[in-house]
Amino acid sequence: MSLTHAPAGAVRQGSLRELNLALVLGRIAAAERPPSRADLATATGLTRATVSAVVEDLLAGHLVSESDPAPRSGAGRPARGLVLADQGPAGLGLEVNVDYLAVCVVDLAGEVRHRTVHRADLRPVVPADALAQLVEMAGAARDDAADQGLTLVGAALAVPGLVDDAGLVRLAPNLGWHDVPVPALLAEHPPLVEQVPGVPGLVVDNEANLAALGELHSRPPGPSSFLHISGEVGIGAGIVLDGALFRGVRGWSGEIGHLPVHPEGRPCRCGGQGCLEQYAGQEAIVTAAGLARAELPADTATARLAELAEAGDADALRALHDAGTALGVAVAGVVNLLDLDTVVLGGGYAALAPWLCPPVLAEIADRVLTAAWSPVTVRPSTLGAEAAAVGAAGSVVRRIVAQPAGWLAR
Amino acid sequence: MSLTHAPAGAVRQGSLRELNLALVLGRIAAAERPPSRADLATATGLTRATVSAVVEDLLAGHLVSESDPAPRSGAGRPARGLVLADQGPAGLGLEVNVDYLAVCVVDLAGEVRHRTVHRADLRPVVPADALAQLVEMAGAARDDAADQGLTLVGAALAVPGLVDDAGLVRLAPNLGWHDVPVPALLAEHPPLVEQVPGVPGLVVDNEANLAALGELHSRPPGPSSFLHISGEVGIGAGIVLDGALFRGVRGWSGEIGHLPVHPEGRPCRCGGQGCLEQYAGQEAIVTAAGLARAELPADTATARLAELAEAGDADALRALHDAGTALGVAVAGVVNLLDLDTVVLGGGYAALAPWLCPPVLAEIADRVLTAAWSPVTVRPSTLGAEAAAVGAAGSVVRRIVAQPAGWLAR
DNA sequence: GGCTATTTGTTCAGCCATTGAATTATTTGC
DNA sequence: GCAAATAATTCAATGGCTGAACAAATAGCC
Repeated sequence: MSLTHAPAGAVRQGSLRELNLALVLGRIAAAERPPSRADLATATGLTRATVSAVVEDLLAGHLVSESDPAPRSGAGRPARGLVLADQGPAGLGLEVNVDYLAVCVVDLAGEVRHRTVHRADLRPVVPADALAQLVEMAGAARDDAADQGLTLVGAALAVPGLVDDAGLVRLAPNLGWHDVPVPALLAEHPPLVEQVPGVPGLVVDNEANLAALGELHSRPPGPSSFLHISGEVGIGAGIVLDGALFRGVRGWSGEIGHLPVHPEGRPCRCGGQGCLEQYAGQEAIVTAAGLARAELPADTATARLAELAEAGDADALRALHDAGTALGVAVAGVVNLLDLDTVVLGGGYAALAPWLCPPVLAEIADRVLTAAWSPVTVRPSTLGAEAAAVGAAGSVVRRIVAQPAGWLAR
Repeated sequence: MSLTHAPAGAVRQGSLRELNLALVLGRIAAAERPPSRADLATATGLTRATVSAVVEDLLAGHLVSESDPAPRSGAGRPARGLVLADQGPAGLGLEVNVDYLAVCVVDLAGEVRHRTVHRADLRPVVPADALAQLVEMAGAARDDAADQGLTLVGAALAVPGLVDDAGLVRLAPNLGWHDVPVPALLAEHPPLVEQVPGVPGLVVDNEANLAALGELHSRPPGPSSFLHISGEVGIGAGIVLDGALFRGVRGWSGEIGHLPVHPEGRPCRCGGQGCLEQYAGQEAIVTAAGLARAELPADTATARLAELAEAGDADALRALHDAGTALGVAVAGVVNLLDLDTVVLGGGYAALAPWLCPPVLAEIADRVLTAAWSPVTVRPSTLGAEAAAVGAAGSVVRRIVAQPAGWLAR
């Protein structure tokens, strides 16, 4: 019963074109195969004349290009397929995580056209230095993108922590960041991206949110509502509802790691008791599996766990089962509350999915009221590591697709 | 980062007027004081000429009317205020609950213009008979509405259970309903409402959802994102995000009663263990307070509890504190997940709020990661009993406000 | 090979709604 | 009584969509 069909603001004379540009471009982006102008007309309800005019604008702005005639059966003049341009605007994705820095460039079609990862323990590094290194990597990425005919039109930075609207990182516990004014720190470097109306130059966001966006826009298209859980040292969730990330009133949604699963259980660093993180966080699993923490840098813990589980190690299997059960309790609660039919396990959980999924599904079957009528899918993320960086870059180009008028008017 | 600013479908020539009609009417509906055409022009960004034309359409369709010149200071021609018409389209709200039937009529402005409640234990009544009685009450309501110059343009029925898209009541456990095809049963009676393009004649929905919508549209306007919890025999929640009810993938969101709060605790009729309902449901509280269930019809249980608590009865106070704590654990989880800043206690909880709020707030303070930076408000619902019926009727008129073109084109 | 049916894409006059400036209407303050 | 100020309307101009006609390009058929 979404009654908010209308755009928020006034619908002016020119808005009409803006809206139809977005409508047509969105269809081209969402299509399985390159659609013809006629396909777009029937799909959108616009006349062929209007579609032609709109497409002409999109072609002139290098947002789409014509592809070779698609093979088609039957009589008639052959259609010319329309695809998102492989040159033109692109998004810059940045990620600071506990044990790596990542930079990538994603084009309109969602393809990753550049990718750099720098592995290092970032915990002892002060924020300004980490960002400076990231800027250096981003400069190389921009040059590479330019060589491929791509123009960076916006950047998004993924951080494993809470970020406010202004881009201030309020708290990134595992990184040791506290009230870090990222936009101000980045403003001291030369700008990385070209300014385009309607596209913010820099967005700072939670890593789990951006990874969920990456999953949302991955090909082939998946469901438009799902829960994406990033299992790292902390456990964060990105909540995608009706094709849009739900960010909460202040942008701090998704703290699934602090859902109480044993209200009188283990104390948590958040001040509560029995939070999910204490039972299904990386450290909890590693400890339960009997692995010494010291020997395991953060980035190899899950890999080692997967190895042991693969080999049939009883302790590891039990630890994973218990973690999966705790995760399942929390997920069952979320599914009861939000009625989602898809749960994606990302981050460190992706590699552990074979052992986590069964207990999660078992808890869902037991606890979800509607489980009998409609199954819930639990699956690992299709994006690999650095999913958040890819999602970050993707979120930039999605803005262009959603509001192409700004790029065309530049 | 909501990228879905655009309407879902094509923006045709005429859509422009449709959208601006909705925009202007929405502003009039949301305004604190009757705005002038000039106010609307500055508020919406449209020109005064356009606003005048749009308002003329709205006046001709009897959706708004001009009010007496509002007192204003300063020079200049006095403005003519615009208010939602107190005649014209209205919504019919219906509610079947365990111990009453309710019918009400709400006008465009959200005023309740007619209200009938019939108290009876509905559990032994077969669905067809209950609906027949409701139709009789609705007929009287329609006649009363007609006398006041109101035309019913749609109806919404609130049911304490799970409803699918087609209006089939899959399961209403406390009512004893199971797979009840409400639209088919109501189709056997003469139609209650006038057909208007864009407004469904009948919507069947969960009682908690509609009560939440009622809260959303209550005056004065409250927050646009909140959690509304209806504490009856079962515990349901309506989730309002950004001014829209979030219904989930299949429309079965809000089953907060089955959030696990003690995963190895009491078995629940849903098949799970330790569900919130077993600790904070009406029966759980009554039992914990030492009241015999037999002596208490459902509709007096909360009133009796409130009496006892008011009188300082230790058992009742302890029972309410424990229930509030369990509720707080669940709510803390939801707030961590969705980052909401307002929780409304409705249904049976409204009367118990003085005793439930403190423990709920205590759990939130302990368990919500961001509680230190941004407070969470927990308050009782402003609507009284039969909130769902009022919300149901309100949901109908909100459709007219959101899409006035259909009414104007009739 | 030529004809027809079929589908795609473009052209163009017509039309609808918004725009912006000019005009009228109505009040306050001096 | 007049100037200033604010509200609302009028009207020619404009931008963008519409629908129908038309041109382009192919397959099927004889």
